[in-house]
Amino acid sequence: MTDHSHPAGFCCPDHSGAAQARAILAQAEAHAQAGGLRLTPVRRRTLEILLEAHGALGAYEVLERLAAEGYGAQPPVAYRALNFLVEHGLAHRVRRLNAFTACVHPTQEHRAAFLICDRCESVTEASVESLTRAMTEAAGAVGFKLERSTIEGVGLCSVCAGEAA
Amino acid sequence: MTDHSHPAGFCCPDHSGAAQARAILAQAEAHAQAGGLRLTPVRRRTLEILLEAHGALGAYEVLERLAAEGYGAQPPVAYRALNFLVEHGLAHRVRRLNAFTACVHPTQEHRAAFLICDRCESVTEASVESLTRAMTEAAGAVGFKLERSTIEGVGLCSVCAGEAA
DNA sequence: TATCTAATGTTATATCATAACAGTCAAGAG
DNA sequence: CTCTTGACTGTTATGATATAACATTAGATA
Repeated sequence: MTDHSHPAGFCCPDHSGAAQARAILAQAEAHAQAGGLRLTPVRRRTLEILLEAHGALGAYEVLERLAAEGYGAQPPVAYRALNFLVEHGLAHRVRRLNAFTACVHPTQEHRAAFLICDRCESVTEASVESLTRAMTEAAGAVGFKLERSTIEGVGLCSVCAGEAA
Repeated sequence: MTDHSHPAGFCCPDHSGAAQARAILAQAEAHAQAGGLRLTPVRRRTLEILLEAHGALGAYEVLERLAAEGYGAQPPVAYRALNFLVEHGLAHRVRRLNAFTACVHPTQEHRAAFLICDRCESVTEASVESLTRAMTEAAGAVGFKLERSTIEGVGLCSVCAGEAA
């Protein structure tokens, strides 16, 4: 699953490129430092692995890579690191894919939405303050106190839409 | 999991009451008839089971009930019926809970959003045409052709919010 | 009736996730 | 400096969710 190679090359512009990845990692580190978080080797490496991937990775895919590099080889190793990253806003969980992806702007508080390509499985993070605001209001109207939300869209990314046409 | 009893009684007004359930089932049947769908005994009973439940049910919970009534006792029996209902708009899948819930207005084409209570696990279906329209537009702006979307909010339902206060 | 297709059922297995506990290590208290 | 403490990492084991593949049955129809 989640091979994610794509005939046309990058389909996930935000994550692509080692330079981008380094920049995001640096931001994440600064963010951790500032917040007193311990970005330990496994956690840091897990974040790097997510950044190196185009698209989202399943926990067991992350685990495979960690294990190959001498970290623990059992599921909790990956899940703990991933959950840590998600809790602290350095990564996101993509529920529809049972997968995880690095956050592209880890310093800002934000709610994320994802656009998932049905064809190449690319995952694009979109910022959707206005959507979540609207949702918070709509929920409030029926007395529901919204705390978190999952917004995931499925369809065709620009590359695949072009090819399909 | 998903005990869903609630100290204050109903927390999922749309599904509550046998009369409501019957009405929705009737709508679903009419919808199936009109669309040439085969609402077979397992499928029909699966829908009833979802309607009888307050909140969402996991596939294995549905399976348990089906098996107890003489239907097949293996996972595919439940998954097939549930997937059929979801595909034809008679039920929805709630990803965050790995669960399914009957659609409360099966006749209309619609995109649904769910408000999931963290405390009592109630699931309320909300209609969110404006949200999905906004999302379709936002996606379109980056060249993404949106086909389906999952919108799920987590927080406190009105009953639980009141109690927590 | 013979045939075809959709639906149901079964076995087996894949995939995703966590509980529970043991060992490790760094930072602060004495 | 050493001991305690708490957070982190690691392991074993198991639970929970989901599907592939194939056999069987039931309805429609030629």
